[in-house]
This record gives sequence, C-alpha cells and structure tokens, in this order.
Amino acid sequence: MLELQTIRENPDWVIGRLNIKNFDASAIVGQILEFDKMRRDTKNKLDQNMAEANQLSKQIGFLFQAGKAGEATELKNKIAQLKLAAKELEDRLASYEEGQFKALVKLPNLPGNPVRKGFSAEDNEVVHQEGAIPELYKGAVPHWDLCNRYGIIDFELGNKITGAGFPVYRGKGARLQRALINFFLDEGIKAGYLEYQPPLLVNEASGFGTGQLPDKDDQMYFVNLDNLYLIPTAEVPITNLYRNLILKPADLPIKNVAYSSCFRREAGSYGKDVRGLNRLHQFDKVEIVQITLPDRSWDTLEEMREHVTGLLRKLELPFRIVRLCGGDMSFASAMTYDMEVYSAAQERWLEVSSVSNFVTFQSNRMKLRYKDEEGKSRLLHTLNGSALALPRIVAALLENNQTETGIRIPEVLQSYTGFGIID
RNA sequence: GGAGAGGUGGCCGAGUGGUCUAAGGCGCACGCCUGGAAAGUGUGUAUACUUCAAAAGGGUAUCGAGGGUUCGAAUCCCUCUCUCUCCGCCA
Repeated sequence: MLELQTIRENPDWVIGRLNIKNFDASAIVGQILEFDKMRRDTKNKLDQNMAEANQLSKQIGFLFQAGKAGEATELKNKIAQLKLAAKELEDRLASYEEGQFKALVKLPNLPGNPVRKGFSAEDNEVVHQEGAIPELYKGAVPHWDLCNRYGIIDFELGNKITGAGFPVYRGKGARLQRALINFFLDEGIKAGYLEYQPPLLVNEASGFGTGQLPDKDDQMYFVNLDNLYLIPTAEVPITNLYRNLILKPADLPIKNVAYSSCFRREAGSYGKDVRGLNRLHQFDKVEIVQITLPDRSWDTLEEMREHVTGLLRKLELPFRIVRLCGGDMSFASAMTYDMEVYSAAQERWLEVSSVSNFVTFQSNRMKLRYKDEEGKSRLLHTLNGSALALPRIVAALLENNQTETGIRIPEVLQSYTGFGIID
C-alpha cells in the first residue's frame, strides 16, 4: 500500500511512476484525494463536536455532586443534540475512510528508478549471464522422461492420490530434494541469515500484510472451516512475524531464511509451461527475507542477488539475471531481479528465483516501523527472494547433467545426497 | 468437541460508573550521586488520526474486536475473537 502522504504531496508524480507499470492511476488518485479532503473535513467537525460533548459531560458530574439536578438536565438535552449530530458525522467519516482505503489498496507499488517501461517478459532486460550452455549427447531427453526412466519422480502417482501438479518424489529423487533444501539452508545460515520454520497456513491479516489479499485470493488454497490460507511462499509468514512492530535500528537488518512447502492454485496456466516440474501446485522453496532501514534496501537487494548468484554458481548451472520491466513486475514490488537457469533439453530459460525490494509497500500494510533519531515512527523496507525454489533447479540439474550412463550430481551436493550419480 | 477462567501501556500488574489525565513495579532514556561502577535518587517514557507554515501546544480515538445502556464506560449488557486450565480425541 502506498503512503497516503506521498499521494497527497505528489499526485502527478505517482501517476507518472505507475505509468511505467502500464497502470493508469489518474482516476484512483483523484478519488483518493477527494476522499481525503472529505475525510479530514468530517473528522474536524466530529472532533470539535466530541470535545464539546466531553466537556459538558464533565460539568454534569460536578453539578450532580453539587446537588444541582435541574441544571444538569438542561445540559443533558444539549448533549443529546450533539450526539445526534455526532452519529451522522461518524457514519460519514467511516464511509470516507473505507472509500479511501479501498482505493488505496488498488494502487500497485511504484517502480524504482532503474525500472524500464515495458509490457511483458519480452521487454525484460538481461543484466548478467554466465556459465556455458551444455551440449547434450544425441538422444538427451527432457526431465519428465528422465524422471520416468530412473523412477525418481512420479507424476502419475501424484495424479492418482491428489491431482495434476502434485508429483511424488521417490528414492534418489526424494533424497535429492532433501539435499537441496539442506544445502540452501546451510548457505543461507553461512551468509548470516537466521533459520525459521514457519506455519504453512496463515490467517487473513497475514495475507493482507504481504499483498496477497485482497484480490489475489484465487491463487491461494483456502481452508474453509478455519478461514486459513495455505502459504504460496514462506515470505508470507516470515515477513508477517514483524507485523505491527516498531523495531529498534540496532535490531536491523533482520535476515531470515526459511524452508517451506509452497502451495499455489496457478489458475489459468496451461500448455508446455506446466509440463513436468515446470509449474506445480505444491513445491519446495528456501526463501530469504530481509528487513532494513530505508537507506539500505537498494544495496541489500544487490547483496541478496549476489547470494542467489553464488548458489547457482555452486550448482554449476548456466544462468542469467533479468531486471523485470514495469509491466512484468508484481503488484507489490518496486524492483525485481529474476534468476533463470538454462534447461538444456527443453532449450529454454526457467525462472528459479525472484528477488524483490518492496520498499515501504508491505511495511505500510503491516505497520512495520522503526524510530528515527527524532523519535518519529517511520516505515521500514522489506525484501525477499527465493534461494532457491526446487522444482526447476531439479529440472535443469537432471537435463543438463544427463549422460548415457546416468545423471551426474554436482560436487557441492554430493555430501548432502550421499551419491554422485542417478542411474 | 465439552466445561471453566481470562485478555489493561514495551513487560508484570492494580483498577466494578465521574478527579482514569490508568496506581505501583520492571525495563528503557537522560540527569544527580560516585575516582569508576553497583546501589540510591530525580525526571521522562504508547499509538493513530487531526489542527498548525513549522515548532511548541491543542483536539479526537484507542484498556482483545465490534455493538449497546448512560449526560458520562477499562468498569454494566450483547455478539465475536484469541489465550490458558481441565475433560475427550489424538501424532
């Protein structure tokens, strides 16, 4: 949620920035300013009204104590009139506040300075690429065929017990999952992150805090009986740990890492994008989250990008980093780097991580603040990134490392897997 | 699932209709005291909105949430919610 003050002070600038995200904000910004004026006018009237009523009430107390019941009755009538007016003012104030809030949560986050205007993934800017694209032997196949051949991931069994998008990992496939999770967590801890294990279900307030609710609730699984949502990413519970807090600058930065299963309905996806491990309803991910002072967040974004880069290097995967254009960025993000690995048998880049700076967008929703030198409350900045999401890493590892005699496991993982080849 | 007890400031905890502008304690900040520290001692210490050019100051709201009674509610009534204890079930 954007800060009201920003919109109030620079409405045209806000509209201009949102244009980079191809979002026409002029009508909504106009609405917000209109509601703001009415809200403040009404609040002023109501406050004056209540101040008068409060004062009269106090006088009645004294009059009763002094035994002057007659004068007290007179005042009572006066207060009754004030109350009547107050009720009407209160109702109006509430409707203005609601109108303003509803308009405010419709606005996406403003893109940061380096973000370019663009309409789709085509317009994203490749800022880095490294690692040799492997040349596979003749007869190399996509990962879903490999999974089948070596019996390590069973998509059919998942269909049987749950449905499409819920694969079953088996034998060395299961072991590889566990190895990757441990490797990613250990690397996070080495980089100074504190490990957490969050709940996999969250309440509505948490969904709102990180920006999944309202409006994107059709992307989350919902547990009807208890009004809980299955998390689409550990970002949601881990960031919301700090909801409604005022932190001390000395506590910052907060650096957390968490493994969790992630659940996504992925409504509307289809085709080759969803084949095999490319898009799942349930998958595993290690997530890094940072909370920083405002002047640190852009450097922190680069630091997090470096961390993820290091992981991809150690896994010996060819990868590239793209800076998302305005049109491809998420609702809540101010800037996002996508990390993509090359999947040699599918001959395409697969997104395995998204590292974003949300600046104050989430913290404003969560009321996550700190005290500055003057003792004023200010919003903190939140960031997060996948480090890393498993399925597409597994897809790339399987495809890129396949040989005629089996699938080679990268050196760095072998102490975790306990084996060097899948055959 | 059943029964009961609770939710008060950063924390603990008092408060059953008007001086609550929330006692007291702990913690924290800044002083005093001290050679330095501890102890002692003094002062200060919630959030949001709003008013104001700004600062100072002021106003309104907030004692889990929402509604109600009343001139007046932390306090009385209703609904919801969360926590704890016991029973049941159970990894």
